[in-house]
Amino acid sequence: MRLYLVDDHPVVRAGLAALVDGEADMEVVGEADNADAAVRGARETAPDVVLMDLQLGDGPGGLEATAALLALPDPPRVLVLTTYESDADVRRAVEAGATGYLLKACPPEELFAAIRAAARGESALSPKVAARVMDQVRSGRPALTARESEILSLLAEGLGNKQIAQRLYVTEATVKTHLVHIFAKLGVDNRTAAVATAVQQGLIRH
Amino acid sequence: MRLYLVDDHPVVRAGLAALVDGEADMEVVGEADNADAAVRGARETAPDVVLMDLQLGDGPGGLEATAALLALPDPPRVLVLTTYESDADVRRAVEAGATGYLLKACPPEELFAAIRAAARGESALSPKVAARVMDQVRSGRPALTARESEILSLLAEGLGNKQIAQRLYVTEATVKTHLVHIFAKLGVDNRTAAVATAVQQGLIRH
DNA sequence: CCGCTTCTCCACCTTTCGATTGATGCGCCC
DNA sequence: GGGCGCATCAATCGAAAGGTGGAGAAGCGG
Repeated sequence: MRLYLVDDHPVVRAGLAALVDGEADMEVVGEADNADAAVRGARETAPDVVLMDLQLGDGPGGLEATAALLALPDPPRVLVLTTYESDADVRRAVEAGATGYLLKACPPEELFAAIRAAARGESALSPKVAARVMDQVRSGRPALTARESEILSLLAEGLGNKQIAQRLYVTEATVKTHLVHIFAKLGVDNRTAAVATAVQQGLIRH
Repeated sequence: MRLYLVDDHPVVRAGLAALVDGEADMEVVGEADNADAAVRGARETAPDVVLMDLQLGDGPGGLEATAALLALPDPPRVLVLTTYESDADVRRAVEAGATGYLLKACPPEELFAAIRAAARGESALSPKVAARVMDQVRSGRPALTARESEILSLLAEGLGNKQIAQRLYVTEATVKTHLVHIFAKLGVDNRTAAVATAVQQGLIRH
């Protein structure tokens, strides 16, 4: 099973390589610390599975890299391996075509199992991640609409209602209505709390 | 040079061990994935340097572990090795007695150099971290006072002025005064923006 | 086709926030 | 002991923010 590592931390790449080294059926055929090098390297080495970090320092991130990899002829499986269990990240990763989503904190056995599953094309989620996703679904908190997310982002930049309205070419009254809905969905009653829980739940970029 | 690794990510521990393995003058004498085990292990193995992650999953974090280690008889040097360059984290780590502060993203040579420096008792900062600290100092943005930080935390929970006042047993007028100061120091002009930049700059726990 | 839901939009009214100005007490340091 | 920074409180006033109610357009299933 041919693996390709993409992570901007040398330490993590070394760790993955060292762990994989102990598994008879796995082999690291290359590594990269950025998106561009990853795509080039994967095209040349034709790995079965790419272990992809989402945070790649400068330039395009892991999501873009994932999308680019899957656009290759005979694309590899991409297993996202990252530090945080942000809901938004998971969703985006899945949308980008990732086969699985693992946390770096997971024990090695789990990692190996996920790699083997990914190689077979099966999707693999960290138990913690899976639990989180289930939680979110079960909690009955409806997902934010596109417009609401948009407004939440601007909110998280500290903009006022008037400024948000201008950015979106709508009236301030409209923004307020959206805010009321956002508050209800997040279970809060003011904009500051909304930003707080949004950050906490990984609903927004920061 | 005897090293002890403290990190809740097996991958990172394996990576550090693998990297250190290539250096003739270094040797990993133990690892731990939590604060308690770290203190016990360090007492038994008497390492020269402890590589300490700040995020340790459940229980006490790396700061507490650092403080505990330095309270031992004949304490090791503690080199904090973490993912993010949060201003608050750096300050707290230094206050806790850490000898150095490195980012996991740093290249191996830098890591080795920092370890050797730490073993000699010299302090070592990642260039990125150092630059950031300098930036903050140079920017002329005064640090928040204890009271202001306290209020900022409550602000970040989404509390209103009245609620903050009740929690702190002061008048709403007092809270407002503090808020004015906080806004000025953070360079913003409303509470939501304050929370946003606080999160961004790692001024608060979340 | 018609009701139903969802997203979008808007106006009115009350509460809260933020800016301003000013004042007091306390600890600290040269 | 006279500054100096910090924390505390107060009054006022305009500007935001939040609550409530309503309405039009689009999509969907019966």
